[in-house]
Amino acid sequence: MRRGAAAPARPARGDRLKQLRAFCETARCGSISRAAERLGSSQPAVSMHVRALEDELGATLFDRRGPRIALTRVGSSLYHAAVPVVEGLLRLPALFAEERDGIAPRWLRIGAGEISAAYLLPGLLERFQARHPAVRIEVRTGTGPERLEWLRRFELDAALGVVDTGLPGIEFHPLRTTTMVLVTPPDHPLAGRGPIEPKALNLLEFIAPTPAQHARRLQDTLLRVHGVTPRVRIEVDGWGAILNHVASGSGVAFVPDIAVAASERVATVAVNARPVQRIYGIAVRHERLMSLAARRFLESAFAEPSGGGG
Amino acid sequence: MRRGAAAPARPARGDRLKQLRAFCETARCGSISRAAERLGSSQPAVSMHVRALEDELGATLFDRRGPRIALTRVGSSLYHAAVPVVEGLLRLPALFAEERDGIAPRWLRIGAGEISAAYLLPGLLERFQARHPAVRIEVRTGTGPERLEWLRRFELDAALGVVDTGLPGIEFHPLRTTTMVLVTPPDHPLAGRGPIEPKALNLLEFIAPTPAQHARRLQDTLLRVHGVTPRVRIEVDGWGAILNHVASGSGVAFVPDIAVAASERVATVAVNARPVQRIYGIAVRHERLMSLAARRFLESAFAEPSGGGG
DNA sequence: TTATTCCGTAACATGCGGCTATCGAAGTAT
DNA sequence: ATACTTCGATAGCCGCATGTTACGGAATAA
Repeated sequence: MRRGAAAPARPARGDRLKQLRAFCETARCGSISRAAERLGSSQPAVSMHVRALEDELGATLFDRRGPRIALTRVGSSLYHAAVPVVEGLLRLPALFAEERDGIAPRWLRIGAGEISAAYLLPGLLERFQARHPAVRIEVRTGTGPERLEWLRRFELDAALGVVDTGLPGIEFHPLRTTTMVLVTPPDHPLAGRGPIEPKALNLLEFIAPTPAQHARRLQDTLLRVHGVTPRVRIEVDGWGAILNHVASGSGVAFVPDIAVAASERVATVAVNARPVQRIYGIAVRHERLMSLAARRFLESAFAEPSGGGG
Repeated sequence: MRRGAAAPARPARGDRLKQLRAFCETARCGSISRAAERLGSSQPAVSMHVRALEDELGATLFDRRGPRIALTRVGSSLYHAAVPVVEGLLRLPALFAEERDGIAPRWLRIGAGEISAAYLLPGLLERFQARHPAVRIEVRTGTGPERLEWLRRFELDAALGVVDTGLPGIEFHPLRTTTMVLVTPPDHPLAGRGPIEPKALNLLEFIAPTPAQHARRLQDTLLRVHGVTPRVRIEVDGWGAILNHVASGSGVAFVPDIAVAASERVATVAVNARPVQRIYGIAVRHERLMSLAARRFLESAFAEPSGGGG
């Protein structure tokens, strides 16, 4: 990806870790000399490191007027971005040792979508926490492709949702199947009626996810097979938002059954068509590249709930 | 002389970023030569970088027998720990530019405890997402002190919960007050009865958090003021677990009212004592060190729900 | 004004990092 | 079975980047 920066940005000179350490320490101390002292280095060295960063980024990081130098607004931005990275790099041997020696993982980083975060995750985490009370949990929400990318990049231990792409290096463990059901406002003429024919869908106004969503493309494809070209009145992402629109009478929608189970603000209507099913599950990396946390998470997800039968 | 397996010798030699890049690339390629090629470097350079890491960590990272070198189990551990850090460091200029130029933040990283994650967070995130649909959200759960430490270390934008310690550099914005209420099993003799005297609590068996929890220490202190020394039968962390134990008849407990609002599996009993209140809110860093995401999160949390009049 | 503090610049030294060349080992093909 | 190819480790050399000491200029405090 090309960078269209306005400032003269050099392509990374020297040891960025040392530069960033110098920068962060200076920001904390409010003084280059103090920072140099604390880093066990000389003052010009730190000065040059900070300068190197400023040259590289094409921005002034410190306001050097006054007795104590202070972060500029840009400097503050860099500080935000840099601190976790630098700390991570410095703590890496410790992290490594933990991951190597530890029988139990310390962190579980899960990616989830809206549905899986709301309806799948609570149960899964409850079971996981029961087995591993000390493990800290991090949940990151994003689209399906994003979650897979994060998984691939080792930013997640496991990704939840409809993520069964046959990508190499990724394993998918199905959890449950959901069916897309037609929901209408409670006072809709179709509400409570028996199965309707697909062609009847042509008469309805739909609320649907944006075309960027996989669910939307799936829905369009399936409806086209039945000769239905749905009229979409509102495009909005988020099943909760869609359900709200339906409940308020703006139209009908196809949503995963799991999302309407508890809701009584909408009515479901059966359709005489091949059911559209989506398989929710857990995606993890293969083999060696699967983290310890991911392994334990899978175990807890698929283990018998203790004392369970058959 | 062949080097041994365990020798955590040198405390970080040379440019760790380059070493780790070499290591990661080699792990991906399964070949030092390929990695060197892709890194625009020479084969011996990569070889020495990997070697430097192995010396530093005192462990063999690659199994060099065979046509393709493969990660050892220890190497795999390092890979897990290293990839996010290295990628983070390489992407840092981009992250920085985003944070600097962007009007809208890209990420919101929230720390939460059990209660705040379950009862406060959904509403807050709903409002936040309504204003900032494109922002990705990350939730990290941990104890109160942990969350504050993460906040201080820039690993979080904001921390939720009872985190009003007067720490310097941390701002607390109260959201709502909760009262600790006494809950009993539905069929308990006290269930549905009027206010009871504190001394009556001496007769009860309690379910309580472990002494490591702030809530437990608070509860003990407050009860002692009333001359009550509660008999704790079960110590378990997690309000959900506590409520389950109460519901199943194992004893009574003090829990935040917010946690029992929806539950009908337990009964609440009034106590003639000074109410024990806990203030839930949002903690963020001060001023400059407050991230853009945190600012927006605060705005959405405290703004009038649209159409509001001042 | 003087003294002190603090950051930037200059010049120098040194040691680390990278390259080329070469060797040894392992696998493969004839 | 032997020779060829591939790949990784080692050695030695060179260059430059990095850190040091020394010094200058600016700003503040007394």
